[in-house]
Amino acid sequence: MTIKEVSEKTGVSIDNLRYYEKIGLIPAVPRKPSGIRDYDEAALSWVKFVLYFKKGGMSLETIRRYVELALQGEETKQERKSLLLAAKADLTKKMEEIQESLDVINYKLDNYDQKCGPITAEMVAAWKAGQTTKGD
Amino acid sequence: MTIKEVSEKTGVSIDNLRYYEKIGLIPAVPRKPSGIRDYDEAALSWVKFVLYFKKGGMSLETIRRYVELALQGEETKQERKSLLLAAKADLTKKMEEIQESLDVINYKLDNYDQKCGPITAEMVAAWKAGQTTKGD
DNA sequence: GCTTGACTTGGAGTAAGCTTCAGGGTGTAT
DNA sequence: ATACACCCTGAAGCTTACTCCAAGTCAAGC
Repeated sequence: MTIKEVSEKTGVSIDNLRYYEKIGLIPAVPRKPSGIRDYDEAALSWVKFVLYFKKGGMSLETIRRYVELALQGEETKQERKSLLLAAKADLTKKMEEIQESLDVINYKLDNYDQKCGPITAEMVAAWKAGQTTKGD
Repeated sequence: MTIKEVSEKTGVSIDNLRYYEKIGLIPAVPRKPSGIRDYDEAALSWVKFVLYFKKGGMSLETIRRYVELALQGEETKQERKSLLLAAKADLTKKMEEIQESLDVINYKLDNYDQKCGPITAEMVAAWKAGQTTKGD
């Protein structure tokens, strides 16, 4: 499988696939004798696998570390587990923050539909008062 | 209120508060005649308000645009509304992606607890096969 | 054999979002 | 009045995650 095909299947740009391999985010991809990358199913799986973590907003460095540990085998099991637990806590917190953002957005949208966005109006008024005070 | 107090109340660094003001993420803060920032409640509110959006992962540019529109008053209501709708769609998608990440993490954690992480073992084996193929 | 197009590398460039620094002014306490 | 903590600005520097480029290699068709 060429790098182009993998790019099309995963939605990751060719340059990015090479970049990810270079920084160790995905393990070394098999090559033809000429040096051209020839992805097999395992290499493709790694790309897809990494994308799950990346989409969640995990840093490339954290994913890279996880892949590194996974390649080292069974003795790193414990370390990988605590890495996953940390990532889980991280993502859970992120979910809560996004939910809060959504709550604020929904509240404001409700107000736009019904009245004229009371919070914003208040805040703008208060800010203008502040501005005026500054100008004086 | 000094910038230091606002920094402590919001958890945003002093440098970052100045940076946010500079790029228009928060409206101009009132100043003492000497030029030193003197935050009032409105200015503090803006910081807190912006943080809700930022924590959700909205780009600073989008927030800046929203603040800019809010300061322009009622006639920008419609534009603000569509901006919020876009943001909502964005955050909803992000929630789904994080949930997928969490699902993968939870699945792997279950495996660590019960067996020895079958997916990883398989993937590593497959990768090693690929590596060997490459070496030959 | 030669063209064409996809592949290779290393390295430079870019954008977002900070963070630090130089060089200076402010304000309160002793 | 002098020390000392805090504030100011503009500009440079840093990190992350790409993205692009130059110069060259490889493979398939004519």
